[in-house]
Amino acid sequence: MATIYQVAELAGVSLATVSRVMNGNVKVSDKSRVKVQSAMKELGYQPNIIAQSLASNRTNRVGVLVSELSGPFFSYMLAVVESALREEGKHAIITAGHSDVAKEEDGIEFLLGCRCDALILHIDAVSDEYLLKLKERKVPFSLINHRIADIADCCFTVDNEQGGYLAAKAVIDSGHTRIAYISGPEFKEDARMRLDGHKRALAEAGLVFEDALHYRGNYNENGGKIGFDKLSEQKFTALVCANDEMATGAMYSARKHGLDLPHDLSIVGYDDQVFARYTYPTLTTIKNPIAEMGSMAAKWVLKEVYNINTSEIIHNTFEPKLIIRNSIEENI
Amino acid sequence: MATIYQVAELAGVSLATVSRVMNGNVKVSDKSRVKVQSAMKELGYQPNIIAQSLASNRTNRVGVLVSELSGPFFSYMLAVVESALREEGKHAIITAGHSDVAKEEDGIEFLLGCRCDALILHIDAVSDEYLLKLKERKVPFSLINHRIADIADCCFTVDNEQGGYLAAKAVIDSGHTRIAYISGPEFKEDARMRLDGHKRALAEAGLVFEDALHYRGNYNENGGKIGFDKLSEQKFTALVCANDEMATGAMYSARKHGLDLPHDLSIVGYDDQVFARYTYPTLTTIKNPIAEMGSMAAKWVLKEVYNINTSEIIHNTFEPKLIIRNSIEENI
DNA sequence: AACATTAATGAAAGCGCTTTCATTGTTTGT
DNA sequence: ACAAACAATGAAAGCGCTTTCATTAATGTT
Repeated sequence: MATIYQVAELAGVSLATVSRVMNGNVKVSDKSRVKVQSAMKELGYQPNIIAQSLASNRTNRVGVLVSELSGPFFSYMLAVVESALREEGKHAIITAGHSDVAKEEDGIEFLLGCRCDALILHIDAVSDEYLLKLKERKVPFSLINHRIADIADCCFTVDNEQGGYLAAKAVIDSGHTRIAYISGPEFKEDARMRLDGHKRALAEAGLVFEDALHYRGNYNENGGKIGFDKLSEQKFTALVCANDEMATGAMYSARKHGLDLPHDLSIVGYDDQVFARYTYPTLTTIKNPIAEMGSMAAKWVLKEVYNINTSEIIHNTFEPKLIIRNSIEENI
Repeated sequence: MATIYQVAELAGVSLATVSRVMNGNVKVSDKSRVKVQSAMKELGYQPNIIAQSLASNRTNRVGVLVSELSGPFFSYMLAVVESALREEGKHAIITAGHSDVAKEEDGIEFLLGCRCDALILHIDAVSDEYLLKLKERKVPFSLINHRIADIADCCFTVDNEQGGYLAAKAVIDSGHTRIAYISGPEFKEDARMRLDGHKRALAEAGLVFEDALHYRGNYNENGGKIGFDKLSEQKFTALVCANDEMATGAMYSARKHGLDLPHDLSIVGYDDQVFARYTYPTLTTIKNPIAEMGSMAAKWVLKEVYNINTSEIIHNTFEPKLIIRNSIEENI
């Protein structure tokens, strides 16, 4: 492996000049530049990024922490983040937090131990205090899916209230008036927001939100199954679920109860997971723009930490979108 | 940030001794060790891994290249690989190859540029020659899902032929004799192997493989749709698909043709994608032990490159497994 | 032509570690 | 008690770069 010394020698310049050619931030005469560049080519020179990091105190590493590595949800975001970073020669160090306070903090410390220049965090357990303290430690980071008012500029969130609203509105617009809801766990912020949006849509349509038509699920398939079972004592023609997993669980139970889907019951999910295209009937759902958020979080880092400016304007709030498939039927 | 000098000074020893305490591979007197350790604690010392890398010529980075970052398939593997590496203090640098020769080679070069100590590659486009050349360059790497005879010890593959066999056998054992097959693209090794296994199962059961009952798909949903349409001129009671996407496509078309699933047609997929649990009927399929393969590839690296030995024995071939759900019905 | 500016370059000091080699202090064998 | 062997340590070189500072060369000004 050729070093900068050998390049300098072959080019007949000092290693300082070679370094300047590499970094391009200081003027070098054309003559020298050409000599250096051809020497580099001749030697097949590749800078040692470790040495660069040590000398410049820049690692060009960005740590990315997601709740789960597995699961289509985050991997899609990762794909976007990684390619945005790689495009600018930054390396993504990726790790998982498993939605657990200790593990998430561990993950963050691990990434800091890697001497990352910045972090991109998708967390759901760590406290705001911890994150604010992290900011004080002068660690640049951006936050996906969680907003802290004091550092709002680095937070990239989706309007879950609006998503909840859109989901409910989808069935309302199809003529349903008896609408059940299976929500996510109360301790999750997004679950609360989706529920709020749901209520807003009902109110706007002049419908009352009945507690008897509400079940609080746990965001997984089983919650949907149990939820439907509980709700089935009531009469309703549409069921809104706070995520797709619960929607599939509810579908399962609904069929067990002899319902013909979507004729006897319209269902809406949330998240637009990959499998939503494969359920039967295919699932109408709400899509969060996770790819866009990931991309924006990456751009924020590139801009704030590396001063790489895309013309694109950084914005912090993203709008969910209704994805219409076949799980809603008109109620006449 | 405290440096090794400050620790040395506070402990009243030389920095060499501090270094030795950190690395633990050279004897240090108990007295010195204690002094150093308490000095470290007092200063909140954290070694600078960049400096360590430069001095030791070890980066503790492992590059991981997968076909796609998005998609549940690889992300699951990534999760396993990352946590296995992290457990030993190694950092995974993850990137995607997008099943394209140029991009995969780019990805590999990118990871090498990161000065990774080793690579874990899940590729499907790069040539064997390239990989053999890479080995000659003294870059340690392990290969997932692809076997090259000359370097078989670092290749971790699943027995696709056996998987194809198991899929066919599942419907045969349920009494089916008219069995159609939608295979993957011929240029994919795994597709060829699955087809071979399929034929073996038929032969073993005394059934003939009819070309009229075979459609060569492209591994995606649409291939399954078209495949079923083409095959529907024939009579058959079971359909084996070389992956789950095509199986869902075939389900879609079958229903369009008015078939009642699984009564009128039994279907088997391959891969056990997440959505296989959510189709209707839920999909019987073949599961490749991708997590185990990822784990083994990581262990290989830990052992070969870092001399970290788990008691576990390294093995290179993995067995697929039939996952029984509800898409097969007995044929009587 | 003499001087003041500016541009381009090189020498050398770090960055924070690892590791070799020489040195000191300590034990063992006879 | 004295040499021989060994264990523990420190001094210092080096890993491959970046960057500051001083120097030299080139240009402009009067």
